[in-house]
Amino acid sequence: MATVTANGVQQENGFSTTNSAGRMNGLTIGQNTIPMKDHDAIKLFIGQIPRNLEEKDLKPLFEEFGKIYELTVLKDRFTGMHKGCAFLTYCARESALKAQSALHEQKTLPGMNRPIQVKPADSEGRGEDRKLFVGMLGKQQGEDDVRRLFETFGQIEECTVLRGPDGASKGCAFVKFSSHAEAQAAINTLHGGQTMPGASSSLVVKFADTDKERTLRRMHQMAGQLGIFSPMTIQFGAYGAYSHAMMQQQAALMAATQGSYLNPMAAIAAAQMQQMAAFNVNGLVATPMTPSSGTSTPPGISATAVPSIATTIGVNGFSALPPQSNGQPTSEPIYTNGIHPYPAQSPTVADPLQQAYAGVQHYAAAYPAAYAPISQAFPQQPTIIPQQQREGPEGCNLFIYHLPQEFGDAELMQMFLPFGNVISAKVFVDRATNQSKCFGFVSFDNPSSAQAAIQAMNGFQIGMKRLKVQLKRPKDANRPY
DNA sequence: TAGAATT
Repeated sequence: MATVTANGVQQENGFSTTNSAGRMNGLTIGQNTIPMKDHDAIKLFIGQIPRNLEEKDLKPLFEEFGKIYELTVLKDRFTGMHKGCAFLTYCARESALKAQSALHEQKTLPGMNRPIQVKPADSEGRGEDRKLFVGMLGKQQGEDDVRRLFETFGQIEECTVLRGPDGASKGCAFVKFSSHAEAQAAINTLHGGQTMPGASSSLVVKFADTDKERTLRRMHQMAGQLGIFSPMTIQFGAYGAYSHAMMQQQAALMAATQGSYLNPMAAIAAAQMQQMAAFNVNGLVATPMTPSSGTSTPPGISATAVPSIATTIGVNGFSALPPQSNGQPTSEPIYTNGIHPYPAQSPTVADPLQQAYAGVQHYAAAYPAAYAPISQAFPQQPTIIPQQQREGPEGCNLFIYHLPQEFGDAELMQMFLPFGNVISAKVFVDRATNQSKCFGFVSFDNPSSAQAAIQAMNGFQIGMKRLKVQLKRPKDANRPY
């Protein structure tokens, strides 16, 4: 990808430079100087940036330490929302080192309650194989105490005690050593050893979660908060990219819907549904999935289509997202990496989206009470009129068993819509009691939709039950003659 | 007992 650099010149990959500290960093062609960076330049991660500061606002702060090669504020790929952090590459390696020592944890930007972070980006160095999670600390133990405990094992690069909003310790910390061996040595000696005053069991010292584990942990947390047992976890666990995006959006959505709900859980739930609904209307989710859909290219979210998330009424009746303050693509070409806030959706992410959508739709449909909108901003879904059961062609008709008791035709229909054109969805009802028999039939207009639905939904857990989704037996299947 | 964020 081309990079828009400090002078706004499109620079294709392939330039080489022999720059070293002390030389002018730039390739001069006529009047233009194309910024060049040292071959050993360091990409810095900048954290704790107020969300109202854009590249142009941050530039002066960092320019003090040298010529900037590239500065990119991180934005949410779906909403364009400022993530509160950035990547910064100086032309000269030396500038990065200077900026790091002058700024890292040294000052706090307006509105933030933690100091700015300036350190090499994850992509620059080794992974997290030298970072420890320390649990079962005493609530009175601060960073200094933790440092003292660990300093004999090596050089500590970072030590942070986790605290709640009130500043009280959460009884755990992260300790980063300069090497994996040092971290391992600390584990060997300290884990399971002493029990800290006030702690319920002995000290826990282990390697911090990997990104994957962290995502999973967050999923579990979120699921717990929503009172969901496993559907979200199962569906989203494998799709970190999407779940991550969704969680990031929660904060914004919560803010956007502030005051509209009697309880925050409903707000989160409805916000998620809105996201899902929005994706649906943009044609992403309704794309028929085939067993090979992982490599197919569904209609992407285009740069122009996605902002309509903010203004489109969901097809399933959920109202539009409130307008977002920074929901528009940046028009600032300088000091960005040229990545549009709404990049075309890649096929690798689109497929998870489809499945994730199914999960949330499904869950929300299964537990309408939990997702019932409270404010007028989120009107009830329109009632789908019960329909006659219709058979699709052979291979297009599914038998679904272990449906939640409260599932009706409409919910069944909604659950399977993401996989294609549902021509019929019927839950069987006991005539005497008018209660669902917890099974039903769904028919698509083509077999690949049916297969996709089986693949995604068979075994899907709701509460204590797992859905059984299989092709409906042909009428004469168990008649030998 | 899992951060505030990592293209």
